[in-house]
Amino acid sequence: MVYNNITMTDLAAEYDVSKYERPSVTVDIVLFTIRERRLNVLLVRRGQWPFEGHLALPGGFVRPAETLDEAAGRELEEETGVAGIFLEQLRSFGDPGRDPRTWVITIAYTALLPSDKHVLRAGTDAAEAIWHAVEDMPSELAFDHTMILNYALLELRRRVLSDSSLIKNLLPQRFTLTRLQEVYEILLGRALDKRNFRKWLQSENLVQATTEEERGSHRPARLYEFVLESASRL
Amino acid sequence: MVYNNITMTDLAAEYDVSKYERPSVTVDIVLFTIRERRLNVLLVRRGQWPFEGHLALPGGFVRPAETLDEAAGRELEEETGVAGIFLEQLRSFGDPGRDPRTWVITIAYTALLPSDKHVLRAGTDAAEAIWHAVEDMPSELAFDHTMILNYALLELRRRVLSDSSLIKNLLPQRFTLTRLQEVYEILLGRALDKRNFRKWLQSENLVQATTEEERGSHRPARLYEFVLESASRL
DNA sequence: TAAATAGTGTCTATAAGACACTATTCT
DNA sequence: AGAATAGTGTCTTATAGACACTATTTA
Repeated sequence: MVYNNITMTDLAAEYDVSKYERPSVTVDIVLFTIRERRLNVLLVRRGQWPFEGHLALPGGFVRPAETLDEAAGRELEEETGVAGIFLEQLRSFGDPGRDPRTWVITIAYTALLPSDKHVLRAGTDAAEAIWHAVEDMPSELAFDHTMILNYALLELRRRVLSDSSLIKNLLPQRFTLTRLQEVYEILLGRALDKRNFRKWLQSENLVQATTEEERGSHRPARLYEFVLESASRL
Repeated sequence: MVYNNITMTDLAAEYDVSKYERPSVTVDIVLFTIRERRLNVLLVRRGQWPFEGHLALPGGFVRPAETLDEAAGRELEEETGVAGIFLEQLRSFGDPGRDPRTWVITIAYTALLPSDKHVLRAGTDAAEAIWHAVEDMPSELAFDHTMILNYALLELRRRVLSDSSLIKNLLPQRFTLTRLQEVYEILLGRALDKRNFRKWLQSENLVQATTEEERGSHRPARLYEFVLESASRL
């Protein structure tokens, strides 16, 4: 953007914007996926102060010429090598003192990774990126990331309930109905009745059968895929 | 992508947070109230460049030692003289170029003012603060405030639907059921059936009758108040 | 033929919507 | 007595939940 090259400081002085102290602004990403029938979140182990050795949510600084969404997408790709997945702003967190280094306001994002795309590329800055089940989370995440994660979990459940099409971002392109139900059960934290679930699915017009089926040591299950739809949301 | 030249590893090496450019961070407040049976929003007329003479959402810079919620509350009080009303974070907006002066990320808040507290104090920095019906909004608000307002409207309707107790923040302490229904109708943008509405209200356990009634040139209406409750939300 | 999972329907309870008249107060 | 608003109940439809057996494949 043009103002970046020259004029920023001058204008800032002239219009008094610069008399206010500026915070650093980061994006932090709560990336969820399903692994081994459990909801997992991506964490990185910090290599330096502060919170050295602690687990933290992946994230990084927002740069002047990008949108917030772009910043989140870029950080996510740097950490995981995955691009183009579902990514949505969650909330900002800016309590003073949340980062001992300096004044840092973070904008948290939620992302969902389909369960067949677990490949994690070694991040450029993340010493170690690991999936962690949300059930037995370490009590001490870095910064205020435990709070952010808890907020993300509540929001995830709320959003999945109010928009049934969200779930598609956690599943591979083709899947069995039993697998789909399983993902719902994991997110909602309770068992669902198979017949009621399938009856409800029909009324949602969310998935359609393919001709393919999945075979195992039992009766084969039909594979379904999501209907590519024009609209959902209220 | 220019920014790929700068890597996070540089930062990691020196803990040097300050070497990254910092944005200015503001809070902007979408303050709704009901006036003359219409949903109104508070706007201020800008007295200087940029967007001089345009209407804008009230707001201001976040200070280092305050939380984001505090910043929003403080700005709101500076503009309106009203403190302690319902205030909730909405979303962050940070597209590059949204403020022609410099890089400014804003965190938008939604606030609700009860319809008996319309007193607006002349703000310290707001040249002119005015209520404006959301129906016939001027097309050209300053910055990206039209987008923020539209987002706030969608969210307001969504939140009112999913949490019936929110409505209490738009009504005085005591009110008639007809008045309460009116507010719902304004927010939802459609007429409601009186008998169905009252039946639904009963099941919500949201309001309770007082012994007081309101008199006019017609049969008096009983006044109700909100039940002070322990919990709502999903 | 046993093990394993897929797939399928009815009945009941609750919630939401359509719909119209009587009651009370003031002027 | 007329104007104005308050207040009240039934029937219908849609949605959600409880509940158990048969079907098909592999080993």
